[in-house]
Amino acid sequence: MAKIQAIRGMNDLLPGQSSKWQYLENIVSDLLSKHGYQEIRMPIVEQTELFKRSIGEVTDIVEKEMYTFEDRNGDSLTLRPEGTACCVRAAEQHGLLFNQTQRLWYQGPMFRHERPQKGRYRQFHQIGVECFGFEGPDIDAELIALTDQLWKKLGIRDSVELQINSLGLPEERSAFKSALVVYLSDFKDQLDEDSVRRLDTNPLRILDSKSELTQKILEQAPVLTDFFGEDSKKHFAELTAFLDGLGIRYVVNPKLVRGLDYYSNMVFEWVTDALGAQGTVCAGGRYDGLVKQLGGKGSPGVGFAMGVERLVLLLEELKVFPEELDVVADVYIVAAGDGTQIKAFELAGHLRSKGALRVLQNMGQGSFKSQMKKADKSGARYAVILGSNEIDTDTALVKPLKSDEEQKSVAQSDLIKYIVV
RNA sequence: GUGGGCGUAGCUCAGUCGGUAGAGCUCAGGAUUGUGAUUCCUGCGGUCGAGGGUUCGAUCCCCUUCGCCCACCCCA
Repeated sequence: MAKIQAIRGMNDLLPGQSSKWQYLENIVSDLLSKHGYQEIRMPIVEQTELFKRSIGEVTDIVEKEMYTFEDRNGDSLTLRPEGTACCVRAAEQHGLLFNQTQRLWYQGPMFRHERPQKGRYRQFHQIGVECFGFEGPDIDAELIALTDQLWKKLGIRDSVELQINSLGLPEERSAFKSALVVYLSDFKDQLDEDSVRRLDTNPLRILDSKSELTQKILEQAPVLTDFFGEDSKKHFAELTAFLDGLGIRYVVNPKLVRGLDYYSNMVFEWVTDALGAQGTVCAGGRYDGLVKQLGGKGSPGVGFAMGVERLVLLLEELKVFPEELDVVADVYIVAAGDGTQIKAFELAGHLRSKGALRVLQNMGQGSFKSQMKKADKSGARYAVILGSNEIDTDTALVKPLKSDEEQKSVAQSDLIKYIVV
């Protein structure tokens, strides 16, 4: 009988890994709360229509990557491929966007049916941040500055690069799109295969093409910024002024095009070359039209999402995780001899509640030697040893496991004082 | 969806020019009485991914299939 395995591209997170995730998540949530952002939690499943209307009908995500299925009543449901649309839906549904501002964040699994590879999975996890009701570029700057801070706290700032671009307003962009298609259609027989396909599906992505010939043809192509109105130009100029003023280095990448339809004006990406093909570790942008598009009264929005798997991969690659992450206990209690276990339970409880220590208590008895081995392997700094001698005298032996200090007999009542220093 | 690489003990891998397999780590026990991480000894542990074919005989050769990994595409 074949063993049942996890679904391809959907990974279990084992103990050695979960501690790393928690480390990252704690730093992120702490930073966000210091900026006054509030957590929001949405369902994992939404009506399929939500994603069709937000991400765009002809994007790869909607066309071939969604986990879509029929509910028992015939409704078409989809496992969320991204969080922004869900967040907008939830905020709008509960009136959070009516004449007010919001700074929100969320965290959780997303699903896309792609071929798995390094840094790309079918169930992956994002930490997303979305702001509503702010029109100006100052909030864009706040978001970018926040991520900049995060990289510094994690110790990876030197390994990521900020790229920014402006896509203009939807109408400006679609005017450019038409002009681009007209221009490129004359070279149709010279373009690479993917670009020809994109001519129909997603012309902006052609700017991204890896084909040299295509890039050469693009040199004479219309330029997006020429289609911008005053407001778009101003917004982007003010944003770069903020970044300059804050001393945040960036590269303006005119080829930077995000894959989702709803972006307008500013888009940005944090990229690294340390992860192979999947170098984008955090990305986002402004989506002023999305709320209205999904049926709301309308509210400007900006946000970004980080890929948790990719970040953890990067932190591992750069070896910036603290070493002691896998140490699960401060103290290991060794109890040898008849009648010592009850005392061990009591002492363990005492050390946990009054000493705020992480305490592992030996289970299953075993020889003194094997208990000491387990104490060592736990990574605990101290072994607290209880034998019949100690029980008789209300003491315990405290043996340091991480240093050469002598072990010491300590009164049970003085244990915390002795260990917590 | 398209390429390429790989599947041998729980983990990391070696190996057999075809005669049903080995090391290190892990785990358990021991090197005298209640002391770990070093060292030494012993032990536990494998339908050699699955199915079929060739052969006296296949883990090794051939075919199929499944799984994993990397890349394209796309994206966090």
